[in-house]
Amino acid sequence: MPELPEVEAIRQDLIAMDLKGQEIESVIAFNERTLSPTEKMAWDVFFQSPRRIISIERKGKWLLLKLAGGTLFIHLRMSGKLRLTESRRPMTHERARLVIKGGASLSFIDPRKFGRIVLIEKEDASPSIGIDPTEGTFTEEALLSLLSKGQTAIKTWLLDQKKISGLGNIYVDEALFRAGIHPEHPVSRLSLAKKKLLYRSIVGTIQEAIKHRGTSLGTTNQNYSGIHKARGSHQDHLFVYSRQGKPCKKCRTPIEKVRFRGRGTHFCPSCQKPVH
DNA sequence: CACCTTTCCTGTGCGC
DNA sequence: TGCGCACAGGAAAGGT
Ligand SMILES: [Zn+2]
Repeated sequence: MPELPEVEAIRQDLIAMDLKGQEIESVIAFNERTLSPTEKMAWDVFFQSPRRIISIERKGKWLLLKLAGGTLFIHLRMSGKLRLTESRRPMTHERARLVIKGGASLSFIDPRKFGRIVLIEKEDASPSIGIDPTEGTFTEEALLSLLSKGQTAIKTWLLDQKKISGLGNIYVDEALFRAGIHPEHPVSRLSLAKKKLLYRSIVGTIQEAIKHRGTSLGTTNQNYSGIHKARGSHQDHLFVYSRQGKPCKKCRTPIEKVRFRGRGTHFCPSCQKPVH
């Protein structure tokens, strides 16, 4: 599932293939709920003439194609992928496509239909997205300040994209392991030392995962891969996620998996003691 | 406002 | 080999 590092890998792929500077002629929907607004008219009006791609950015898990006069906010959710195609025929599970001037298209492949492509013409209508941990403004002080208002379990808090953006289930479990914090630990009861360690754990986890071009679990193509189908390698560096029953890489205790607020939650019961 | 639950979706993998 | 079902989970929407 694409989280911050996977979306960053896709962004780098798009930049490497010189998408920036090219023009989008139209956007076609194959699944009516994938595009927002859902009305075809709004898209046809916006793309009455081609729109040049000014920049390719990312905030949290959102991929941003900044166009002249508006921005496409692309969210891959669980099963979304982008593929470059020359064919006119829709691909399997293709939910939408961006038609690029010159004949190529960027296909939005999304079996589970949770992904979205959102057209925003006015900047103040942009989705509200919390601070991204790769931004320079994400400092230790910034995290401490945000955490000071937290009243819920740390895992729940970290998954809230309006607080910090980009961490999903994999990287939250990984960051909490590195910090030695139990996922259900209340934010309000974290020591200052643990909060500072959490800061370094979040930044370290994300930096390493970006370096590895994300996590590609499983062997089927249902899982994450970049625009050229290349898989990431961070799955070989996971401490807890999907490692239930296997020995902790720090202390050899078997990793546990529980269900917490509807999420599979992986942790080492010895390195991440619950609050007593 | 802060937090919690439900809902949306379909391919995969398991038990029988 | 096939059937039924739990599971995967991000975020919007609605409730407390
Ligand atoms: Zn351990």
